[in-house]
Amino acid sequence: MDTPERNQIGTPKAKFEDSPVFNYINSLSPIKPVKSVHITQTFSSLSFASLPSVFTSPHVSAHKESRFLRRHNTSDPSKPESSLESGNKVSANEDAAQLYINSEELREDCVPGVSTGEDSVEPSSEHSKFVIELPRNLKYDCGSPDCRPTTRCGTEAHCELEVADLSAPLVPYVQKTSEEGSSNDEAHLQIICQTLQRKEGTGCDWESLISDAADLLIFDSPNGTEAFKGLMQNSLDPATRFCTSLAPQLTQNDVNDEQNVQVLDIVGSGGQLETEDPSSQYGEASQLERTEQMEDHLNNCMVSSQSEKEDNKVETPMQFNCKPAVLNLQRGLRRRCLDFEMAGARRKSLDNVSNSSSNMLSQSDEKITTNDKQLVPMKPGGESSRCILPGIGLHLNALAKTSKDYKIIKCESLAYGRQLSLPNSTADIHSPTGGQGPVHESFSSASSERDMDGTENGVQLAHDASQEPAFLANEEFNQNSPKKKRRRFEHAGETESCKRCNCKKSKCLKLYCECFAAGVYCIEPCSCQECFNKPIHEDTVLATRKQIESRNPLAFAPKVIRSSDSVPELGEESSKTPASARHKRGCNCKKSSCLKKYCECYQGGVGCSISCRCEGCKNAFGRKDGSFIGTEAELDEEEAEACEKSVAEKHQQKIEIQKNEEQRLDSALPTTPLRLSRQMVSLPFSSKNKPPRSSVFSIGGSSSGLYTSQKLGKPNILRPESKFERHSQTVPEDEMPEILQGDGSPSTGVKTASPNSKRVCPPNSDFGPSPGRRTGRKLILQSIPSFPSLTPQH
DNA sequence: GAGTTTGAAACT
DNA sequence: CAGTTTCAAACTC
Repeated sequence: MDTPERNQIGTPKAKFEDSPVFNYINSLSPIKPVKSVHITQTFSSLSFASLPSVFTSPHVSAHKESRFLRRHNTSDPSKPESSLESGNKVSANEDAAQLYINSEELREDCVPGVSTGEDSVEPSSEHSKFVIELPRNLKYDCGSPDCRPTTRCGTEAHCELEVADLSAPLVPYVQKTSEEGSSNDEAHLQIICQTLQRKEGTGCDWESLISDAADLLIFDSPNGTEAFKGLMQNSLDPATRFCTSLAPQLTQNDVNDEQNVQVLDIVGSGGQLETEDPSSQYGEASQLERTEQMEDHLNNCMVSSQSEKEDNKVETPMQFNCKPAVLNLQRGLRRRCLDFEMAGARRKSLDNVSNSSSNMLSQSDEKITTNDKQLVPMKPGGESSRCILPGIGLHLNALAKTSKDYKIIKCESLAYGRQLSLPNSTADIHSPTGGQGPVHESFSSASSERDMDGTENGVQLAHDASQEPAFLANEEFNQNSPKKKRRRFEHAGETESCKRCNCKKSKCLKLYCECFAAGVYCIEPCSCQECFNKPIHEDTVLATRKQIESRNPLAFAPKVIRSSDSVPELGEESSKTPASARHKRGCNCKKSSCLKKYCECYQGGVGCSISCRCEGCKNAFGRKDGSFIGTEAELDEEEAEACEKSVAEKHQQKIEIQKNEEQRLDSALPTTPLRLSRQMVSLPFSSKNKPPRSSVFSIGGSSSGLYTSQKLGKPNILRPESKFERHSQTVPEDEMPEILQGDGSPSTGVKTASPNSKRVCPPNSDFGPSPGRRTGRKLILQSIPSFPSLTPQH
């Protein structure tokens, strides 16, 4: 009745905060309510662009993406079924990065241990340099069954339920604020929404949690690690666990942690505080009491929603054991995704600081930054960290080229290192030219990283998968002959990921040089002669770059652009289909029939488009005719060529299969098929293939917009040989998104230019998704926000 | 590993 | 803008 609790029960979270109960909770603790989360989420759903900006914190962004992904996934009926399968499917998908993310999310949902919360949590932990210094032990530990408490794991049914819940909310999610659910369905929706909100809240909380975790890590206090684990475990259950994890952590950190306090509040809002959590141990008695009180109130309020989750929660350690390996893998994926996102978020955070629409956001950003800073000191090696982090943007570019495989990521990681050092970064950033979009992003990222160490950490984390590969790559690099190395990489399936050149006359100062074109310095593996593309010749490199850019602003932009924005999710196919991604300028093949890597379109894993001037196009990813078949004549041709296509497809499939097999061999984890990565183009990682994405990757230009975004999605699973790597890595390509990617080129993708002339796509269009374009659905495209530099760089 | 082919990049 | 040359990757043997 009068009790605030009752009021809360009926009210949605938004009201929740305002509700007396919420106030009461607040009164209990000095904690400040974290409203931003909800807001941000809603915004995110509404508009992608805002989201990224909003969530300055990488964590948040990650959550967002995950959420989005989920939504998408949820849309897919099949998703709920099996996380693993979803992962595989993902690989098949065009947007590797996004898919990856999605798959991860799905997995998380499905997998007992995995929870969105975890994602957020993990990333956080990672951020804390954790990844870097502490290596994977911690992570792995987390992955270890012991560490993870999986309430759910046990039953798939639970997983499904969660998935369904998650998925359901997706649609309503946006509306939820307005709708509170009058009818049964609505009620159900409300519940879902609540759960989502919780999750979201958790996401927000996660940031704080993350920060806390980071703190813990930094402090090196054993408790911290445990707490972290607890968080991880808690995270398993998205919403519910989240709360539990938070509580304990909070207790530990209580000391100053406003963030923690906030978290508690959020948790309280979430309604679930689980004393059961192992993490609770950490909590102090006083805090426990507090939490209990909170729980009571919350429970009252949240009863409906909780009931479901509680069941899940009920579980306990036993569940932890469930599928630890899977969890680990998922983590790896998450990490990458998160990392990419984080990177993007960081960037955004920087941008946001100035632009942040909402105070909340700005605050969050600030927090994040602070966290990052904290992390900074933690960094082990300046360069190592840098390399990884900065790389994203550049990689995106690279990704645009070929996202072939995870290994690409490795290469990219290396490249990142290079990039970091590149002086250009600053120049590029400043450069107004849009063409650089991708470059800018990459550079911006690098700059941001530099500015914010924390960000770098996060990036690195994101690239964990890549890192691992990087290690491998390092080993490989030791080898002398570049060709051999290259071949190795190729064998690995990545082929292009690592940029290695063999320039003899260009001095590595022309676009002929892959390293230079990718915006990275040449390194040992390169067999170039008279190379000027080295830090020593920074000035020269920068000057040359500027010169080239002056000639063609898009010279360093990803060659492959994803159309994610335009078509995006609306047309699942669009994103999936190669058609979604296009080569920036199109190819001019005459003898290769666009069936060999001579063709940049094919190399980038994208189909030929109108812009292509190729002859006898048989591009397996989509023929010039096919993609734009507008005319009947063309249709006829298509039919005639159908046979050819089938052949091409078969060829492609073979390639993919081979790659997949390789990946499998390398890593037990399911890998995304090359195809996907290629299609994705994203940024994320490597070159062109990368899935769009996000990635990373999609980043930048091409990739940026994509689902993967570029992130990116990163490359498929890299397959690092080490077990650890495997677990962590299953990263998707994204490349990354692509990283950045490609990342992912924005769907708009190809802005066509006259076929004859080079097209100049405004960077903005490519990379930075314009808010206007993005529709609610676009929200799905997480990657976009993260990677796309948005050209704010200036 | 050497040589050839190919098409982008650069140049005119 | 078109044509030519240069270049280095991709490919073949």
